[in-house]
Amino acid sequence: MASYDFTSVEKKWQNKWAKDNTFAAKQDYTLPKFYALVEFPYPSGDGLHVGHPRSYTALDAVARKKRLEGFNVLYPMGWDAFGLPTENFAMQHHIHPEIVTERNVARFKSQLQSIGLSFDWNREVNTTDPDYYRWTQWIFLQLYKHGLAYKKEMNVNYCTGCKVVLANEEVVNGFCERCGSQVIHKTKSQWMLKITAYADRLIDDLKDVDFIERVKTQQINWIGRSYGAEINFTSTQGDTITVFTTRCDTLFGATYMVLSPEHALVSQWLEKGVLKNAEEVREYQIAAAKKSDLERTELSKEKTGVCLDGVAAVNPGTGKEIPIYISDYVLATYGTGAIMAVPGHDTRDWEFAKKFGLPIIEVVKGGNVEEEAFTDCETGTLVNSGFLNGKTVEEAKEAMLEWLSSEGKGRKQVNFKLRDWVFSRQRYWGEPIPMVYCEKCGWQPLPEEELPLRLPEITDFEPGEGGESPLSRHEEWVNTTCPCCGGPAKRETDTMPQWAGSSWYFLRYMDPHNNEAIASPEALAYWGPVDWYNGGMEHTTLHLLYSRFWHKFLYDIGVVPYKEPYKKRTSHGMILGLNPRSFVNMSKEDQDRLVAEHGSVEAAKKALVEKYGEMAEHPVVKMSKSLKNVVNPDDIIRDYGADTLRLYEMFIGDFEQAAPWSTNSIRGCKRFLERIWSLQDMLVDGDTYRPELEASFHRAIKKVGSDIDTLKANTAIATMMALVNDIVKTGAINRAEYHTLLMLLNPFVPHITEELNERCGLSGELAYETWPVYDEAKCVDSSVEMPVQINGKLRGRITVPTDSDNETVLALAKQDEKVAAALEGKTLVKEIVVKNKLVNLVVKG
RNA sequence: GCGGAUAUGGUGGAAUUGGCAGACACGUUGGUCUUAGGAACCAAUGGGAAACCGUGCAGGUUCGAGUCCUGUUAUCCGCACCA
Repeated sequence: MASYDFTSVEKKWQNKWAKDNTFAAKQDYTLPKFYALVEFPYPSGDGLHVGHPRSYTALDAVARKKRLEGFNVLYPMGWDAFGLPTENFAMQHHIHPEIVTERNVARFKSQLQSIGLSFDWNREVNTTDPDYYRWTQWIFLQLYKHGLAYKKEMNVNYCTGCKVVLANEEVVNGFCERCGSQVIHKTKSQWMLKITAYADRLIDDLKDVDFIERVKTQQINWIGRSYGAEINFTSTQGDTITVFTTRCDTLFGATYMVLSPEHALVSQWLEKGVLKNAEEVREYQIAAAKKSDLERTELSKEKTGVCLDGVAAVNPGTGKEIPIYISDYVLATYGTGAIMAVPGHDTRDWEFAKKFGLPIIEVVKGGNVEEEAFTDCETGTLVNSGFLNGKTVEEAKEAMLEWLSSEGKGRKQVNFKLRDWVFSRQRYWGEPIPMVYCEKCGWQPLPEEELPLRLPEITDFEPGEGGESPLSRHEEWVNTTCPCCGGPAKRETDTMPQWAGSSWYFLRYMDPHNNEAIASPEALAYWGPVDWYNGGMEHTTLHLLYSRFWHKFLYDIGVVPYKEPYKKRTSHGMILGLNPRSFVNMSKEDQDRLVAEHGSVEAAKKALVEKYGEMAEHPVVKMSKSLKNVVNPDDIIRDYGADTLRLYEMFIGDFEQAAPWSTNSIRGCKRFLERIWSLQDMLVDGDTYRPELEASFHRAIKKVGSDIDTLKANTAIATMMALVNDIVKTGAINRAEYHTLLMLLNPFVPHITEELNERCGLSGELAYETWPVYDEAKCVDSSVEMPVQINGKLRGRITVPTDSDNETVLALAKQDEKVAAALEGKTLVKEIVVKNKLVNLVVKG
């Protein structure tokens, strides 16, 4: 037997697959189809990370198995290549982003190919390719034409690090999702996409798709739908102040109002001079505007506010006058930017009322409003509320809504946390927004025939001082003619965010070279929707939400024939690395040195925490360049081979959970493959499974098949390891057995299995074979070993023919030496037999 | 604060629907082979001398609980003044 030279074996098969187009999706639309999708990567300068292959290999196994089961499989790959890191790199090194992108893509591609993933490379897409972004721009124009894209002066999130505007989804706790810099507010004129118009459907249609629960709940929470009412209060100045509330039943308990500091009425009153404490109010407004999101949350514990002196409101329920405050705990961007405060039944209002000495009225009985706000909607009964008295909260809400609408004082209303999508970025490396501004005609869309609107060739990518796009400096590009009147006009200089190109890329794979449309109607109808989409949880409220929104829009305008883009969505856990700053991961010498230095292990650990922060307490952390714990898949492929890398990534643990990388454990996978390789020495003739292995094989086929379908590759592999252990014990493997074993392994380790299959002449190429079938009836052995328990404690074991009746089993059980001894002198109370599983005898005395 | 998830040997992790806890690996120990290092292979490996005890902790249901119920703790994730 030749030794297992994985490098040449893997190269050989990769070349053959490329040459034969083995994994190309077929153009035949009559075949049953399966579309497997993984998120296309951002081709960063760092190259592939060991995290990438985890997701890619898992779906590769699914795709390979589906092909073997006769499906026409589409498993494509491409590049989400617009984005800031490339642009920043280009700026630092004075290389055009296009060249940087090209280089990074080439590197990523060769890395991916060295893993032996069965992508259909004929369908590769790249979001920075003008033939691609032409259609991204086209979709934008359709959005514009349908009133879903608009330009608006907005208070936006601005990243101080990236010098760019961010979408709400890109801000995490007041910091930039990408670079971690602080986010501040700026007023800017921005293109916006009306994702809010789809808020209801983005929630409701989740019931028709098979997404893992946490993805669904995260999307639902992000969209944040709440049902309630808008109620009109009147001010002593005669204005109408509309509030949104989910608890209209508590109207009689509203003892004051709060407006957000940015509320339009506040400025109006200031201008009219009706406020006696105008100075104080202005100061509060300025202070609130200055606060970043971060400060606003940090300071959330202690409530602040100013009472508007000179104006009051009338509670439409009680008819009583109540004071109006401004406070930054009321958000300008949610609801109407104004609330009725019901301190008895809202925790925030209660805190505010306590601080400012405002009256607290109980209108729902059931708690003690002097102690804390009573917010329970299930148990209380309305009191002090006129016509609502005696009703439950639910009944009171209904009655109040009826009363409000009949009196014209309010109406039912649904509100969302979701905001429209800020779609402009002041950067070069993105799709130009195909809009033109004309003094006479206003904003005009570029005619579709003029797409793609290409990026101009420039060399200065730095964003402008005032946060304007670098494109704005290039007059020859900016100055154009108005598509409407033909007069002089200027192009929009902002570009689209990175999420634009990825919002529809899965459609382009269906027909990537189409020059007439994003894809042909036939291709869209046949391939879509994506049958299985796997990707990171970090994209749940970004890419996943955005692409569902675009897709629904494309459905509405008749471009795609189905409402949801993805039938099924799963998510992989991260691959973590060892934390070199954690005490337990340090070398013995370093540990000893630290202990000597600080006196004890505890003190040494404490010192590490002081030095590096809490992170030092975690033995496993995200891989990062600064910690130097990043594992490069190239090294693993060089030292162990692609099949070992694939197998290890699948064996590492539950696919959905984060898992620490362990270079030790990878050897076990290598060993297993060596074992598979050396099985060829035991090869004997035989075209059926030998009787002693028959049940093991049928069970393995069943288990491996279902495990691939449910992403439980770790147990599939364990099953095959156990099967190999069983085979080795017999000292031989016959041709039928070897063939089945190689088939089962093929989706995980395609190179070594093809090679062995060829060397032993077992069949033609495995890639064109049929997935093995099992027979349920043959999954069971002829006899089973059953444990015998007495009072639930294991006392003996018996071997009986499978499916023996209870009498036989009990008789045998009682004959067992240990069991008989344990029964001695006791009274048998109950006998329990679980067929083929266990015997339990309950005794007394 | 609210919501969700998780907790099993020295480690990663298994365990149909309540039915032999620790599959499969890693590591460790011993052995074989080797000039050596390594690799490979074989054996043992939850704790305990044993009776027994063992799935974060405390209860409960059951003939039987890692699994179900009640309470509790820790960790992780999401949301976070959303009226």
